Amino acid sequence: MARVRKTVTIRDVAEDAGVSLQTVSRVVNGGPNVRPQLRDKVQAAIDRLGYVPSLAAQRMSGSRSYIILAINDRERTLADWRERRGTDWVDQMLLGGILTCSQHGYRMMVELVDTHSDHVERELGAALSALQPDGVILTPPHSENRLITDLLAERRIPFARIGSNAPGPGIPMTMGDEGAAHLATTRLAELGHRRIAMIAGPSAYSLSGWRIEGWRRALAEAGLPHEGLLEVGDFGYESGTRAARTLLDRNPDVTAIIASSDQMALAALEVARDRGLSVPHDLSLISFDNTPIVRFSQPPLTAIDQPIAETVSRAVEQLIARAPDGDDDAVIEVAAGLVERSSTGPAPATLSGRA
Amino acid sequence: MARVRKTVTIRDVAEDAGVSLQTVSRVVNGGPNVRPQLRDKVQAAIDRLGYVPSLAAQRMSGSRSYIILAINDRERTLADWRERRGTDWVDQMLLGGILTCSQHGYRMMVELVDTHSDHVERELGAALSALQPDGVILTPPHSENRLITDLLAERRIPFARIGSNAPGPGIPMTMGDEGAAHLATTRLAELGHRRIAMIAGPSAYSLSGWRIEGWRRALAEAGLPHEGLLEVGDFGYESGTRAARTLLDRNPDVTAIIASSDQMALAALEVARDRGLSVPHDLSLISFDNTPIVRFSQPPLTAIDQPIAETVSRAVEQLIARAPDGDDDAVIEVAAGLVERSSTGPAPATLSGRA
DNA sequence: ACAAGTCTTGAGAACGCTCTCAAGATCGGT
DNA sequence: ACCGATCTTGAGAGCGTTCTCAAGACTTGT
Repeated sequence: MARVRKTVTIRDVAEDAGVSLQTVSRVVNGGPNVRPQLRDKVQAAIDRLGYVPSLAAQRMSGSRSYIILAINDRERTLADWRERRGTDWVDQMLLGGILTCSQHGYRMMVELVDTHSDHVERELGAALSALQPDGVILTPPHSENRLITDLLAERRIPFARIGSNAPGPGIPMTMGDEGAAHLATTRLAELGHRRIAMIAGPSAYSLSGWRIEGWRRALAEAGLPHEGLLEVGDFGYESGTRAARTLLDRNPDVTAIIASSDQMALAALEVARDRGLSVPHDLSLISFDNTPIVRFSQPPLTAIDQPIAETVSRAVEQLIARAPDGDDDAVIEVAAGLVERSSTGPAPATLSGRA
Repeated sequence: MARVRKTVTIRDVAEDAGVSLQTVSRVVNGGPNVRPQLRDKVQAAIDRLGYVPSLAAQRMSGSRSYIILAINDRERTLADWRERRGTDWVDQMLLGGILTCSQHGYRMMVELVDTHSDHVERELGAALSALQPDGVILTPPHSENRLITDLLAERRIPFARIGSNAPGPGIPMTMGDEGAAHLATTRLAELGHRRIAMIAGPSAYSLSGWRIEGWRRALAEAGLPHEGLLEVGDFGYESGTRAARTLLDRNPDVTAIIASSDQMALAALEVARDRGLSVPHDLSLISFDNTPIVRFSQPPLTAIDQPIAETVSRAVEQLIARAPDGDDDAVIEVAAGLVERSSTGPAPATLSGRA
């Protein structure tokens, strides 16, 4: 079974099967109106020769590029890499993206783009021109960057905005941040906690706002206060340390904290340990993200599992199905789940008198 | 600054600058023999119009595809994803790959391929035909899969074999596994440990063998025995648990273990905890990989840091520079480092009498 | 100032595919 | 059986780039 050196083209197949190029093309692309008998004959030739259409040529001839481009924040991704924090977003995006793309004969590419830079347009524009992707997936904080969404809309490239439900062009896809925060808060309230604090993410990420909203709503429903129980971090470990300290300094009666990232939650865990607070005996902790690191801490953390892979997968499907000018109305939501581990427990009885 | 709807082509630039297509092409590709004055004029037109050459068209016209394909093991990657273990390989590959590729105007794509499947050739062949990459990066265990390396060699596609120094086609690149294991073992010997065990990886990965060799060499140099101190796992947590138990059951005098993955090391940590052994007081632990999870365990693990990103980066550079029939002789090695945390310490004094 | 080079520029084909359009084959209704 | 409609197939152009090759402009040495 010697293999050809030269690439097998559609022409070789046509010749082998004794039909025209066009017919082969129809068979390859599952086009209509080909007699079954002929279709089989052509398919046999394709299999025999091991023909696979060239992506570049397909793109050239004005059809699709079969490429979905995923845009991630360069600054954050690089920082995560540099400090060997692990990039759960990229990881999960790839999981959902690659698998779903390959099911449809598409490919996924990852591009790092600076949101804050003033040449976003040039940078992203160059990538779009070079790749001419059939769809683009925007991750936070790009999802609500007007410069980016406008550029994409103008070029008529279908795109999904992950972690955004704001109006505007593109398909908005949320991961139920409001609901997830509500879920976590309610769970803590059920466990008897009365003073439930939150360490939120930066306001540049609109998901930060929703998480705060979900937390407040749950507190209100349980008749609990939220005043003074909110601190803001930047998702990083150090900011988590600062926020946890401030929170516990100001509110010694806090018995539960929800942190908007795993890193910040682990930082809070460390702060608690320093102060002789036992988790979950004295303090319950819930984090957002559920990256691999929270499974091996002492204790392992209860966490909100963000369905990134599932969301990206849905996004890919939407993009592949959608015509450039499809209706971009419906917000698509994939709900997050709560993974209970050992960092949550009943509110300490001793504190009920203290509070 | 209204943007064109239609794609800017080389023709538009040529027209704008009043030159031929060929001249624009030369300017874009930094070709020789263009008068500086003309070059500037064309460049100005390119900037003004925001022209970026289409990857697809470039590929079509017989030049390079500007794509480097990274091949990862599907089975392992999917398992890591499914169990939310984090895929450090993919992560680090992307770090080194994307950055270095973009510096040279290239793109990186990740493809998952089953090593064990009998249709590897068809699967990989299809990807190669569709993408026509300028280079391929093979990660373990593909790096030494004859089916794959032969296919690549036959198609004359330059490729790098990461984690392999076996002879054969392709550029072999090792991450100094022998040296790293030697380093870790020697360090433990210096700390006074006399019974240093190893939990190795599966033999399908040739790096497993080198690590064992490095460990044996260091032991021999220190005049220490290795008999009965070797267990084999599959890199996963459960296999680590089994291996650690067997090891400690058979050799109660073992005071140090080197595990060939972070997961297996964390499993050993758990086994030690179950048996009332304090780490590092009673047992020292060193793991391979240094993924993010080992920083938050109790105690954080001392680990060998595998320079995956750096290695892939070097590989990309080699591939871009190399002609299809370059000399594939020299093995390129990027040395690993030891990151000391709190899972290693002096050998317990009490045991010196016991051993 | 002239021949023999070297530089600079352009014209046209080629890459592999899909699109549009037209021609021939087949079908259904009367 | 006949006519119009529908199916099936093929021919040829075009996508945006780079390649090859040739022509013109400029050097240089004598």
